[in-house]
Amino acid sequence: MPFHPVPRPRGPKPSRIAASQLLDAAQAVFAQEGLQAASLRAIARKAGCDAALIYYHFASKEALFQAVLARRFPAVLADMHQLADPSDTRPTALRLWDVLLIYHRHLRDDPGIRALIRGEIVRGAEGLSPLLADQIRPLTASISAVFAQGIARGEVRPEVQPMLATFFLAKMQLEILDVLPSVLPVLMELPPEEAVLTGMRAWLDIFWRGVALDPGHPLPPLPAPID
Amino acid sequence: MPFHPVPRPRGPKPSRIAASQLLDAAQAVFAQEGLQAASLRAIARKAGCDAALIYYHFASKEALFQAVLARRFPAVLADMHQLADPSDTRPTALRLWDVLLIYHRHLRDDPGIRALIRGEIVRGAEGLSPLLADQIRPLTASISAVFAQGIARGEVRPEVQPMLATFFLAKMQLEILDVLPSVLPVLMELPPEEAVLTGMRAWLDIFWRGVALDPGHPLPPLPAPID
DNA sequence: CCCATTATTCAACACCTGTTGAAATAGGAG
DNA sequence: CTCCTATTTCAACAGGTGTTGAATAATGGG
Repeated sequence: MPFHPVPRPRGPKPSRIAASQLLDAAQAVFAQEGLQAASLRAIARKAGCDAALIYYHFASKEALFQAVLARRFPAVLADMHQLADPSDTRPTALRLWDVLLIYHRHLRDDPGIRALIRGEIVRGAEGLSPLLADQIRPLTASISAVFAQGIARGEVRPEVQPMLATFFLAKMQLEILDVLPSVLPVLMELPPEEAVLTGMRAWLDIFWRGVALDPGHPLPPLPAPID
Repeated sequence: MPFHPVPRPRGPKPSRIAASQLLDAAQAVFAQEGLQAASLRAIARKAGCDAALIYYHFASKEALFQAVLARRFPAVLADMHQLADPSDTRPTALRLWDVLLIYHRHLRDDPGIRALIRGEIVRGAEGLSPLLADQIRPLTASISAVFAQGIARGEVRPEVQPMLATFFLAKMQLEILDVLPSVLPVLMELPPEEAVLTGMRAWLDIFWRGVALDPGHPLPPLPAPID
């Protein structure tokens, strides 16, 4: 080492990195790796900056994760809240299909947020739970409302407990989004593109017969997702 | 690397810490923490030895994990295989309830093996998959056979695809075992002890109506688990 | 033009991880 | 008793993690 290690410029690079760009990178890495496996250095690499910069914008890795979710959750929540509007008089089966479609639209490409909703996070990092539980609660409350309305309208069996039915419907949709793309093409001969939709249709077919007051009544046609 | 199981022909001594004790400790820690989060030092601490000793009996952390599973899986497999015996003429609904009971009996207290069956591991550590996939396949094959027999006996709707039905039934049971003990007592007012059983009954109630050829026919009484 | 603020980086800390090679310990064989 | 070999530990490595404090460059206001 005959040369003095010349320190590279420390100041801001010509291209400034906004907090939103950090959130983009963080979202991508969190989505792929999950909360625990994602490293701040990987996020920084993707954003094109040093890991320390994250601490200028966010208090901690956890705070960064919360910020990512705070950006995503409202859209899901809004869709689900609108779906639960009691003035929606479409058949309950169709509204439950919409529940699956909303999950599909917002969570299809984001394992990180799926893991969160699934509740893994609540187990792993207790610090996260209170704030995030408050974000998840309205989501399940909306779905639960659809079941309650279905019972009131005489379409759903009154013995069905909305809370448990919500749990079953939503949890399975998360599993479908998570593993069916890789599992179904092996089990049956299906292109991975159709695996999720095929699974969703089969699931609602079974689930709706399970909760409907009149299971003989056929399912209405289920529209494909639009996006 | 040397791992001679039981035959120590004229071995030097009964070792203070046998491989089985390491497996016990590893099983406990893996069960609580999962494969990735469990550390070899934690396992060694529980076994009362140094982490390096693990490498005398097992080639790697992964090999240790595989050894733990190789000890557990056969029992589950045997129960499920016996259940799928075509000479079992009990009502299909009751046999499906037995599927849930088998999962309950063997996996209730072991999140680690649940995570494995769920397929997380296959995603995370590719090295594990081939050997373990071969252990999981007969499990799902047995359940699938029960559905196929149910269709042949005119108890299950012929449109039901045994593979997908197996996926739905088993995946949900894993979710029930995983999260209902902590979630259900909050949602409804239930002691955590009854949460799992309540969830299982509600699940089979919905699921069986969903797949049964005659959904009006009531479920047979579902016996509580014995152990 | 200077100066304070903001944005960014560097280097390091303290800790944890799976893994390994060498050294110590023991118990039985000769 | 001595030696041999199976067991067990110690210490360290190389790499990873989240996090922090100080240093630095660019920017915009006075």
